Amino acid sequence: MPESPDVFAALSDPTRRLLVEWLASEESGTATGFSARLPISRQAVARHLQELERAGLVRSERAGRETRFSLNAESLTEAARWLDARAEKWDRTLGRLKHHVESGPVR
Amino acid sequence: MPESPDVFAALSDPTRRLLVEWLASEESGTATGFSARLPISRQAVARHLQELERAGLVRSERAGRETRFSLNAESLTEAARWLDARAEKWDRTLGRLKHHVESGPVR
DNA sequence: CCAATGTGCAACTAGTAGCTTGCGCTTCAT
DNA sequence: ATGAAGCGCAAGCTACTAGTTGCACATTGG
Repeated sequence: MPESPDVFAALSDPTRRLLVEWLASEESGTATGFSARLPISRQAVARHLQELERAGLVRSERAGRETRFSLNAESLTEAARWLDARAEKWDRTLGRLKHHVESGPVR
Repeated sequence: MPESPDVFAALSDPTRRLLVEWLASEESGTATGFSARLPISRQAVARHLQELERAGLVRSERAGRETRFSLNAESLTEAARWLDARAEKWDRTLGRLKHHVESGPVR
């Protein structure tokens, strides 16, 4: 069971979320390319992409003189499952509570 | 259409994720109660709970002299959907790409 | 009534996150 | 072969974050 680590930390930054959005619809991109549409420097974008990669949200592949980044959709769904599992657990907790109320106090 | 905001920022902290875990299985709790099982002060926990509430992950209700916090499961599933939507978009992007490869270059 | 419990507000500190600029190394194209 | 394009590494700055302590205010129980 791969405990979902700092995927959330990686997604906590608005710029990185935007990069994820772009990577979801453009299939691949470079740090320089993205920085052209952003008000920040190339290095800043490169660091963001690096962190997204550390979190497993993105993969990088060197192609000649450029480094192309692409989204890793699996890690997204994995994080989604992490959230869903907690929501489900909460529902079970509520259900157990209701059961106690209906059938009397604890054993 | 509540665009999922800084839910991820709220979940980026390990302590807050732990609080979410606890709140998922214990149905409600107080800052003082949680701080007893943590190596940090009550105020630190209170601030964490406050931030979880700001993100909509938790609700608070004053009961006498204590403030009880409970999980808001909806915001969890909402964040999960945000992630799933991006993963899905990525799959569509790949599908479109494959179609181009199979049926020749762009118009 | 008074002590204990629980809370919130505020000031302060240490560490980290996000940027920037500057530099040097590859890779491509003319 | 030389200039341009793209990249990574590193130093430095600023701002925010998680943590602390101290204090004052509400609520409960003997």
